Amino acid sequence: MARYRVGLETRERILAATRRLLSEVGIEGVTLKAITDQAKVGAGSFYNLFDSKDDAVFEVVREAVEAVDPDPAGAGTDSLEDLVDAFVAFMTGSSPIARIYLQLAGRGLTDTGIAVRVLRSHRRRVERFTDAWQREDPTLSEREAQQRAETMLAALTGLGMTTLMDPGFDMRTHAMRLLPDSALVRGA
Amino acid sequence: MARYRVGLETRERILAATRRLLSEVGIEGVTLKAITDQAKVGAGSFYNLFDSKDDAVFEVVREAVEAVDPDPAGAGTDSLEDLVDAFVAFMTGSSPIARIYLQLAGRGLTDTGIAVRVLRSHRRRVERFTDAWQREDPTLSEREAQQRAETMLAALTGLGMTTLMDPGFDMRTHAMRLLPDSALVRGA
DNA sequence: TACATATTGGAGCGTCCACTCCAGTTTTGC
DNA sequence: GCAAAACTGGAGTGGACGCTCCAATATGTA
Repeated sequence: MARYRVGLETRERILAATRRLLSEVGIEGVTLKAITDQAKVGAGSFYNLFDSKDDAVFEVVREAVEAVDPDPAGAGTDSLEDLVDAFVAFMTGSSPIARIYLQLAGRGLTDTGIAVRVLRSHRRRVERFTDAWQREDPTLSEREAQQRAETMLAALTGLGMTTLMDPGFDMRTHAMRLLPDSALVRGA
Repeated sequence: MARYRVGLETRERILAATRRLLSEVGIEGVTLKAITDQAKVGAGSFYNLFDSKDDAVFEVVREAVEAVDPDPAGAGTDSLEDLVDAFVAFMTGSSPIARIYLQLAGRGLTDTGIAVRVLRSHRRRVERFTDAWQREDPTLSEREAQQRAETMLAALTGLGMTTLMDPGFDMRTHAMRLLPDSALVRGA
């Protein structure tokens, strides 16, 4: 889309504005007008660079979600605890993008296009957790490790929802109970 | 609101229409016009009986969610397995209201009014699960049982989201792993 | 420099939607 | 049977919002 330098810069300004709005007023507050006002750009410029409003929103959320990974390089050195810790930090941290992420997932329940994107990032995460499980306990079968990873992530997601709705909820304690040391997600 | 017989009947027609629409076209498809058309009622009649569109939607979802309970009387005879089973059935069953429920929860992440309603029903459910845990293992402290209940529900919610987005996902198997026989949610 | 192409702002279009208003009708209690 | 109050339909209001269109301008290339 953007081919000239100015275009690329405008694109960045738009993404920054979207990011800021998502954080400050939530997903409902992100209207096209809000974005273009914040970015000091006309609607025409916006559509010269993005196909739709959601395009910009997805881009911002995708970046934020990827940043959750404590080991983006995927070097395979992060422990289960690291992963859980990073997830908890994401949910309880100051960035309100966590809310947005779960809300998008909620929308994915009826919008197939969104579901595909959410599932894709979910699967990536399951892989990371599966690897960590096997590193923790090399005797685990691939299948078993994957089931534990899936269950663990599900629990983390559910705990995340509760903590986002109920600020008094102690997510970290509950989440730590999921670690193998606590014998919580160990299989049959 | 409704004081006369006709009013109560109209109210029921409106709720039935809303229920049907939620099932057939999802939460986005439920517009006031859709409801009033389906119920064969004027907008004025609607607002004579409900304060807002969301009022009717909440009422329908609340009824559906309460119906999940295998033992509505709360006689305290349902086992953990019964509860988990009922939850899985709700999520994987034919009623699309499960989607709506999770979507509303998603909205609750930014809408305080919704969060309050969602948390209220969440807490009720945690109580039921806590009781069941204590029935299963009477040596459990209240606190421990409650933590296990919270974790279990979180995992079920997360698994529910995955299964709603990915029809190929085997929720039942994963959910059953959470039962004490499978040593999954047992504490430290 | 000259030209093709990218970029720009923003007025305005089309649509959708929750909700109000109200005059007329029906129901109910007495 | 009568009055008060509830109920009714639906036209109309006000506003939000995503996106298009386009003339004017800036940018990069040869």
